[in-house]
Amino acid sequence: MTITIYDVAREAKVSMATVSRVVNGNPNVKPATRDRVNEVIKRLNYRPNAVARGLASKKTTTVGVIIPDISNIYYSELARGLEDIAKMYKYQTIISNSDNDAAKENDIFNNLLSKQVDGIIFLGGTLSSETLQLIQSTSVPVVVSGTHDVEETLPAVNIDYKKASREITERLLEQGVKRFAFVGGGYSEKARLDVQAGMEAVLTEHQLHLDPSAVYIGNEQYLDGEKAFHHIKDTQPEAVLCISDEQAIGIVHAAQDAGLSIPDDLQIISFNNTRLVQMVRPKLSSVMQPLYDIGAVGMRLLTKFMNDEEIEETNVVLPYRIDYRGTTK
Amino acid sequence: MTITIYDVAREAKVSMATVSRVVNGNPNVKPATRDRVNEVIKRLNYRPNAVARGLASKKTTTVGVIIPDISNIYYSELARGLEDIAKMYKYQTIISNSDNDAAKENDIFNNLLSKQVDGIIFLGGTLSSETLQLIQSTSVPVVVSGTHDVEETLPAVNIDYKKASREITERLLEQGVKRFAFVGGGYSEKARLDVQAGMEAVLTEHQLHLDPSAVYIGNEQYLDGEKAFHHIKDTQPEAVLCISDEQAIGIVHAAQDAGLSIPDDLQIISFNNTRLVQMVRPKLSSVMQPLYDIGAVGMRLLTKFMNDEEIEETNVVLPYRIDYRGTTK
DNA sequence: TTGAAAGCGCTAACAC
DNA sequence: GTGTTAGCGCTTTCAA
Repeated sequence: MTITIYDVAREAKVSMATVSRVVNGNPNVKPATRDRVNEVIKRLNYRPNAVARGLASKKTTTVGVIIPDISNIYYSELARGLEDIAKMYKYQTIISNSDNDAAKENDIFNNLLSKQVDGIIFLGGTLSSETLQLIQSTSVPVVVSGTHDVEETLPAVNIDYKKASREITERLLEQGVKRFAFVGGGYSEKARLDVQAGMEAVLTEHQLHLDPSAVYIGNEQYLDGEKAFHHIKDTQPEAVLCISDEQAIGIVHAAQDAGLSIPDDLQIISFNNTRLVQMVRPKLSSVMQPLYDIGAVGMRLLTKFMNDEEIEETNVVLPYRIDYRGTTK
Repeated sequence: MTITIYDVAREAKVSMATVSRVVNGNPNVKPATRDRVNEVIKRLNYRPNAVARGLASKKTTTVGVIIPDISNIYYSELARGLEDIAKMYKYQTIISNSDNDAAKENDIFNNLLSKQVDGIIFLGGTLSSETLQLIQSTSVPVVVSGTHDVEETLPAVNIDYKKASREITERLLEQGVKRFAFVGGGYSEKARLDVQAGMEAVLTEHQLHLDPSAVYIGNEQYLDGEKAFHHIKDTQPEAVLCISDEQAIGIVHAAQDAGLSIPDDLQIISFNNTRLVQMVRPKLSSVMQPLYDIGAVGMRLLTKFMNDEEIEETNVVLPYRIDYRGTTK
């Protein structure tokens, strides 16, 4: 019932091989026969079976995507960039949510390998040593976007969080800020560590330090931002660096509800650069990282691995910009 | 190098058929041989090739997802619900962005069919007659979540937008509102038509009507909300119904910037129920539709089709709730 | 309870 | 340029 390459061959009075050639754009086919085959393909409404092709050719033109949570606006933006490039290179993407759970991640990896994906792109989470070992034991290329594996051994694309954090801290210091706070947590552990490290390094250089009570690690959500504010407020911070935009907005509102004026009493800056930054008043100052591009460049890097192209740099660092908007002076 | 079912069979001194049986949990295997095979599987680190299995069994345990834009928070929430249920039923999801473009949709459908997906779930967009025809010509089940096809012939899960719209309009009328505005646009045409129809029906019943200049159709974004406000403001609306949360927030801010007080001078209510509603001040009044569930129930419905389960209702209408928060009186 | 054997629909040598 | 022929790794009758 479903029509196969064999039906087309018979109808066009050629061999399967020839049909395969025209379907795959192989130039070694006489134009006349090519036309004839194409005519039959159209008439019979022939659609090549990608599964059979995958089995025979050992290529599935499918890549796996492991994402902590697609409903998180930060990750869905990465996913969008990545999918656009995948489509451009004729790949389909199988997307799975890991919830930052090592066991789930490992399951997903196994499923993806069993599906014979041509490559895998990892958007953040734990990347346990078990999973890492699994990766090492296969020949399927893996690229990491927007995060790092702990040992920084996998190809990755990122921005330089530490540098951004240093830059911000220095500017704040110049303005006379003395008491800092830091709010992190959620999926992006790499970002959290780098941002905090960058800030602490600069503070140390200025004979200052970060009060441990001014550090809050929670999740990435709005309501958690409100919690964060109440956690840090007793240290009377003058400025808070916050990874997540949602959390930062929660802090803004909690601070305002507590009678503080933003940015006069408290300055806030976030790092995730989602569309949310412009949707609060005052508008949120933030590090503008190129989310879409981080996903897109990651996928492009992966295509290079999959097609054995030459690769100049496996650790891509993308530029960022810092936008000082309404929540900073 | 890659180890196959044949290697396991040889090593366990059984036939491929028996290995296949234990891998697939077929009960007709003597426990002793089952254990022996399992031991070899573990020792050899055998991972079944899903592509080969798909070719032989004509089932891929893969479903296709067509989504307008995964970076849109409304759709990514649907996608999350859907993926969770898919995983629960052991399906993988191939996700593709259509950008609401009929040609892209058609391409995606064809790619999905060529990959031999077991089912397809459609989250919104155009669903052109060409694509619809394609669907009709295959036996692959298709379910629509969060929207409808124009002819309402496909299985779908939704909320009753028209009813919600009527309810809101009636309440606003009771409060004495006379001048209404409507802002829609973007991907969810079905919602737009229903909401507008519901409002206009109630207005007509009350010998009122919607000023055509008080209707703005744009896209779903924040900045477009600001545009929307300036488009409708001359009609001096007292209340605006707006599909998209982002757009609604844009209207709130534009109105405030124009010196209006929300909700005293202008009431605003939106329909998409993303997490954004709580991130503005005043908080956005909105229709709470169960986004996650709309995706999840859609996928559950699809699994029923794929497994030939009995289906009571192919047109599922989920409940909603209306939360009157700060942007309405 | 187990095995033999025939495909599933295609690609990729290799021959002509 | 084109055809023949092995597989790819698995499921699934059908026998035994």
